[in-house]
Amino acid sequence: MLINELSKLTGITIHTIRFYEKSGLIQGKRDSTVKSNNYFHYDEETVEKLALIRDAKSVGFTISEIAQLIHAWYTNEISTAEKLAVLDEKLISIDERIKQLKEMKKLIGQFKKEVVQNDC
Amino acid sequence: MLINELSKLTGITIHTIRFYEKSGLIQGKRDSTVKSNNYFHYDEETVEKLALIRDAKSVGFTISEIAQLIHAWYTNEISTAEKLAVLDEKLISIDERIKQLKEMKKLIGQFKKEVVQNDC
DNA sequence: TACAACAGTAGAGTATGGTCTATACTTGTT
DNA sequence: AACAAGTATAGACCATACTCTACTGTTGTA
Repeated sequence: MLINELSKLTGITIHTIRFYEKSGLIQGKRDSTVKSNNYFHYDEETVEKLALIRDAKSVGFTISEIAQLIHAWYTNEISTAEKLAVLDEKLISIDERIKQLKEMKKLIGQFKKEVVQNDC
Repeated sequence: MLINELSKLTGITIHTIRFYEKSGLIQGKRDSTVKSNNYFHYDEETVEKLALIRDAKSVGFTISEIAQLIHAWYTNEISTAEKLAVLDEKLISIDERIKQLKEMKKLIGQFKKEVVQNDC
């Protein structure tokens, strides 16, 4: 599919898709049999990657962290052990974030109590 | 205390403290009895606020969200009901983030399985 | 009194993650 | 053929959150 279809399918704007392509998160393929244009073609894997990018962004991963994740998932340039190391690292950082969020919840809960008490 | 001491106590650079001051997160007080300078003086409450800022930033809150939180906590300009509304809103967004992080954990767990299977 | 260390303000510069504009070429429909 | 719609590239622009520089004035110690 071309970029317009990819954009409509994922809800991510063409501009942002191109930005992700420049950042190395996704790669369209050019059809070498077509000489009249140099349009990029995208496959289902790219759709998956964009979904992953959205999810990972929503939990606070940076573009370069997401690049690592995609690299660990979709390429065969690194060994299984290295892939697992990257994934485990991300799992640890997620647990850390969850821990911090729970602490923040506790803190805000205390604020709430104080606010109510000061009102009496 | 002056800004240098505040910086050393909190580990936040003087530049960043001034940035937070400009952003309205903290406010030093000027000593009107001193005419020769216009140095800002900071109290323990500011130390607390900076700790809150660091915690809130680490869980992904933006400066303006943190400003809301501080406003809800330290001022008497808004009613108790309004304060509680702000705090509850933050609690909801924290729960949402925890949920997304847990989904991300599940996803990465699946990746790990796939990586191991493809290795066999 | 000299002078280093510290305070303030204004504004420039940086990194991240987009978002948009200009320009030019290609494709598809009438 | 005309022309709207789609595509590519380069680069400008924006918001957020700092980070640093330049410059000026104050304080404290030798």
